[in-house]
This record gives sequence, structure tokens and C-alpha cells, in this order.
Amino acid sequence: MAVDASLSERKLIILKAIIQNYLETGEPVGSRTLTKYTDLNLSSATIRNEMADLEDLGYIFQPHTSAGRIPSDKGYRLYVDMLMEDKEQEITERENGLLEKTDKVEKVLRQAAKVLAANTNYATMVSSPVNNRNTLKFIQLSQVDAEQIVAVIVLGGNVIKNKIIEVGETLSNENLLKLNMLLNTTLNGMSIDQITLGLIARLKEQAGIHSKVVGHVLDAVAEIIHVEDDMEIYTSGATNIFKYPELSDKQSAQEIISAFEEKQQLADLVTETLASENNHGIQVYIGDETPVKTMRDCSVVTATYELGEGMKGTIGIIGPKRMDYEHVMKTLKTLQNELDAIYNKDPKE
Amino acid sequence: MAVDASLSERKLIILKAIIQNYLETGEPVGSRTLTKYTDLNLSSATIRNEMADLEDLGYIFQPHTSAGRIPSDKGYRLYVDMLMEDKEQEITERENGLLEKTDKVEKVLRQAAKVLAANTNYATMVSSPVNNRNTLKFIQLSQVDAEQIVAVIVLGGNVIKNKIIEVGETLSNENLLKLNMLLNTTLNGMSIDQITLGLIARLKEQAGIHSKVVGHVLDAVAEIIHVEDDMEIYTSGATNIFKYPELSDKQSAQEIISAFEEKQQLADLVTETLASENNHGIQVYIGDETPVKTMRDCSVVTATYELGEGMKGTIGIIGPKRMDYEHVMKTLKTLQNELDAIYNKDPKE
DNA sequence: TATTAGCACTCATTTATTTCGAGTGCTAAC
DNA sequence: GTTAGCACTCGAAATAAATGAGTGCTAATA
Repeated sequence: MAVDASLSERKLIILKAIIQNYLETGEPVGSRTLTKYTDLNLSSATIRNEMADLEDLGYIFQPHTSAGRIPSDKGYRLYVDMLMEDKEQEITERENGLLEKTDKVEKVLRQAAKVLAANTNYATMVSSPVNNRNTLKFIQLSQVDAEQIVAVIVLGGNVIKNKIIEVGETLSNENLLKLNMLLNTTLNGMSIDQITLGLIARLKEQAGIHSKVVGHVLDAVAEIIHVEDDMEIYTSGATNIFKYPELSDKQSAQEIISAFEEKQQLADLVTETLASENNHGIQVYIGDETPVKTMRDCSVVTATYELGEGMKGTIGIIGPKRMDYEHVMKTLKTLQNELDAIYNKDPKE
Repeated sequence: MAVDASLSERKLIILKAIIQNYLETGEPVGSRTLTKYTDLNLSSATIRNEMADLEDLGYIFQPHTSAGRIPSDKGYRLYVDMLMEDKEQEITERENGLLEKTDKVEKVLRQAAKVLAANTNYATMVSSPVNNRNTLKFIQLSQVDAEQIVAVIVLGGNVIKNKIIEVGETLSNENLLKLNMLLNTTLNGMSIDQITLGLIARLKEQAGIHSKVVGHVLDAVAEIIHVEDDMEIYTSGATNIFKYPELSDKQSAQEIISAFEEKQQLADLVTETLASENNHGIQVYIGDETPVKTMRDCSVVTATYELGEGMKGTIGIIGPKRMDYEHVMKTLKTLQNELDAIYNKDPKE
């Protein structure tokens, strides 16, 4: 992604100035403003010429004749990729240690979303880690009463799954014990995508289990392990979008907020993010680039965090295209590190 | 709550007409409209006189001079209490059987919220049942690895709680067994508000347990049992409020939707509802009557459902004051019955 | 006494008209 | 290559006028 050859040094400076100014004010920026805003001592007329060029190249455009210029998606892209300078530190002290360690992953994530929203003034989301090639740590069946068995499964990262299995008849204590033994000895430590239905079937055979009930229970267990629908998504600050006029007309607001309530779309976003990880785990989707159609008028910035044995989750913020990318990326990185750290991973970078 | 003596039969008819018309159109209704809308053959002038009286009595008011009349909160109240006629049936067939039984309570409730929203075009919420005087059905501690124990507790209604307890040292198998025995024999079948910290303390003594670790574990168990914060609230259709101009200016929309995202306020609402149950479990809060300040410009209608052994939850809808109370109450009743029925309770009424 | 026709008046809403100014593109001079 | 200067565009804001639904009151009517 080399910089367009037709972009002189000066054009870059001007483009950068336009974008920065626009990020600050939210108003189209005109040539006059730029003469003051930049160091290069040029008249507005000269700037105008340059701006005309930049417009031809597609980096900026006018919302209407006789208005100043606004960055296009392409302009933002260039900015994020090349022009933006990291503004280090500054928030770090305030932010470190905001998350308190607790065994309830859920709580930490909820809090993370909140912190993120409070720090950025955008809408945020945090997905619970998805047990991709997660390992099974412990499994146990217990008889609750005559007709119910509760299955408890602990995965790496201390994710706990459970389900009540209805059995027609009482399982003998002995059988239950055998089952538990069998399950733990064979499955323990395996990654859950190794535990296929086929494996279970073979297991049944090898163990010489013929009882219908037992078979049924085993099938149920296999099912529980694989149920993926427990990717939770925590959101916060969805209503922050009301702070940005370009997103807060009824139409847009409705759509975006719906997406935050239904969560399906956010889940898609997470999936996408996890699939195409790169760039230190930080991804920036500008406008049309986003995988979620509803957010065509927004920018979406996401990061991936890890907690324990290959479990990955996503944190992300959604805001107007003229968002403060530097601050957002910085904050995201900080939080990402904190999440990684809270469950003892090496911080990135 | 006897009807105001100064309200003649005719005034009631007119008031009812005003409200019904306003519910339909959302526009202030004038005297002219009413001459057509009602049976009584009166001129607009006469109606105007009556309207003036109704306004003096506080049942209606004008948003501004030279506009028609709008029902006041007091007006709505009278309407809901006395004027409204039940429009039976109609939706019932469509709605019955919308919920499919599954062991995941969570799924049913999520779905309930959705169904409700789809059927009413208002914002809806469903709270997970709160284990009030719920009983403990089963409890079990299992050693996950050297330093972790997982505690699983099944309550009546098959609510499962669990938590990982970190112990500094390994607990002997024997001890664990003893503990499980102890817990199950003593606590099983007890209602959870009987299980006080004091009880646990006495239990420790009686059992002659002196090990620090075991004590620690027991305390943790007591804590888990009592943690109440797992009242989940599922919402749907929050963005429906955009359909009602009187609620969809930025200010209001922002507030209401925030309440739906944060959920704390909804939780308060649930608590309140559960506390003051009456009226077949259906409650109508009009405007200022609502316990949640954010919804002063809305009406809130809630119902209580029961599922299993005294567990109660709340379903509710939030909409503009000019909501279709009849339809809403009917739908709520239907869903309430379905929820009751799905876990085998007798339908109300 | 209750009802009604009639009329003057009010006021939100809509539409049209004007003014204002930020910003542009272009040309000609430096 | 840069700049001063100027005519032009067009959104936004302000102002004005037109519309019309609805009212309250008074005087006539049944």
C-alpha cells in the first residue's frame, strides 16, 4: 500500500491538516482555515489549488458546492495508515488497573465495555471469548433427582458449561461413576474440536456400553460441548451515537441501536474480526469497509484479546467516521493488554 | 376509586371518544371531529362546552390554545380503570404456541421479549425469574485441579449456579466427599433464605470442621447461594420508540434507550412490580406513576409470571402514554399464561 | 334551561422570500 | 509557482405571509 505517487509532500501535509481539523470540529474545512492551521506559509488561493487536486485524487470531497472539504473514506484510510502519529501515553495512567480481577469473566467483560465507552464517547462492544481450540479441563455428571442429571463441564479459562439432562429412568450410582471416570480419563485435556461425534461413538463401543440411557447421556454431553451459541456480547454506550449528528437522525440511530440490541450483527462482526487477524490485532474498518452493512456510515475499530489457552474475544468501538482514531486505537490497545494481562498473558508489543 | 360525581354519563362518553380517537390518531382531537365520532347528536358547540368542563376537571388539556384536546394522565387513568372495554380474542390463536418449550429458561425468555415486541410495536422487557423463596435441590463440589474447586448448585426450577472456588491447597478426596455429603444432607430442600450465614457457622461447628480451607469453601458456598445479581433482563424492540414522535426526540430517546441498555432501571422496575402485585398480576403505570423516573413520559404495563416453586419474573412493555392499553394488556395476559403453562402452572383467570 | 349557529380570535404549521456569509474557481498580475 | 481579486454558488438563518384547525363567547332558538 505505497503512497500514491502523485501526492507531493505538501499535499500530504494539507490532507493531514484537513482531516485533523475535521476530526476536531466536525465542520467542512475551507482553504482560509487551512492557511492558519498549517505551518507552510501559503495563501488560501494556493491551498485551494492543492485542494482541488486532492479532490480529483479522491481523498476529499465537498458536501456541496461552496462548502469546505470533508475527508472521503479513501482519505481516512490514508490518514489511518500513514499520516496519523501515535499520541502515546496520556490516558495510560488513568486507565491501567481499571479492571479488577474476578473469577467471573462475564463481569470483567461487562466492565471493559463500560470503561471503553466512558473513555471514548463511542459505542462499544466486548465479546466473550470463543472457545475455539479450547481444551476440556474437567467434566462431571451428577444425579440431581430420579430423572435429572446435571452435566458440568469446565473448559480452559474457567468457562463453565452446564445442562440438565432428562433421563427417563434412574441411572445406577455405579453406572454414573463409571461414566464420569470414562469421560474424564478419555476427554480430559483434549481440545474440544477433537471431541467429535465419531469419537463419542467409538468411545461408546470401546467401553462396551449398551444401555440406551447411557448412550443418550453421552450424546447429550457431546452436544453440550459443542454448543457454540454462548458467545455473549456486552455492549455499552450505544446511545453515544446521539452525540454525532451525522449518525443521529432517526433512520441511522434506529438501525445502529437495533444492531446493538439484537446483537446478531455484532456477532458477525466479531466472527469476521477473529477470522482476519493481523496488524497487532487492531483492525480499522472505515465506512464501507465494515463487514456489517448497518454500519456503513460509521467506522469500526476492533482488537482481539486472548485469555487462556487460545480463547479469543473481540473488543470494539463503533463511532462516526470522523472518530478520534489515535485515541481509540490507543485505548483499545491498553484495554487489550489489560485483558491479556489479567489472565496472565504477555502484553503485546 | 369511585367515578367523580360531577361526571355525567355524557361527559364519560365524550371523554372515552376523545381518548380512543387520540389513541388512534395521535393528534389532539377537536370538537368537530367528535360530532362525527360519537353517536350522540350534538353540535360542535355543545361538545365544546362539555370539553371545557372536562378540562376543568383535569381529564384532558390543550397542548396550546387553538388546538384540540389531549388526555391527561388522570384521563388515561380513568380510561384504563373504567372506560376501556376488553377486546377479547383476536390475537389469541396467532399467539398461543409461540413459545417452544426448552430446558434453557434463558432462551424462552429471550423469545418471549421478542414475541411481545413483535406483537405490540412497543419496547419490551422480560426478567428472569427471581429465586425468592426458592429451594435448594442439589449441591456439589468437585475438584477441578490442584487449586480449584467448582461448586454447582441446582435450585428449584432448574436454575443452575456455579462458581470456581480458588483454594490454596489441595483438598483431600475424603474431605471433599464429606463436605458434599454434609451439604446435601443438611441443605437439600431448604429454601435459600433459610440458609443464613449463621446456619453455615453452626453447621461448621456441629460437623466439627476445623480446617481453614474447608471453612473457606463453605463460606464461598453460602455466598454463591445468596448472590442475587443474576437477575437477567432481556429486552427487545427498544428502537420501537422511534415510531412515536412524542418519545423520539434525541433527549427522550437517549434516556429511554440508555435505560434499556444499562438495565439497572429496568431491574428496579421489576423489583417494584414484584413487590406490589395485585390486579391479576397486571399493572399499569401511566406517566408519572412509573417507579422509574426516566419513563415519566411513557406508560409501562407489567405482568408477573411464575415458573416453578415460587419463582417469579416480570414481563413488561414500555411505550407512549397513548398506547393501545387493551391490546397490550391482552397480549401480556396471553404471554403470562403461556409462560405459566410452559412450566406447568394453572393459567390464571 | 339546554342547545346551537355564528363569528372573532389564536396560534402552530407551512410556504415563500430575503439576507448573509463562508467558500469556491478562475483570471490576471507578480 | 504563487497570489490578489472578483464574480458566483448555495446552504443556513431570519423574516414574512398564508393557511387552517380549533377555540371561547354571545345571542338566538327550541
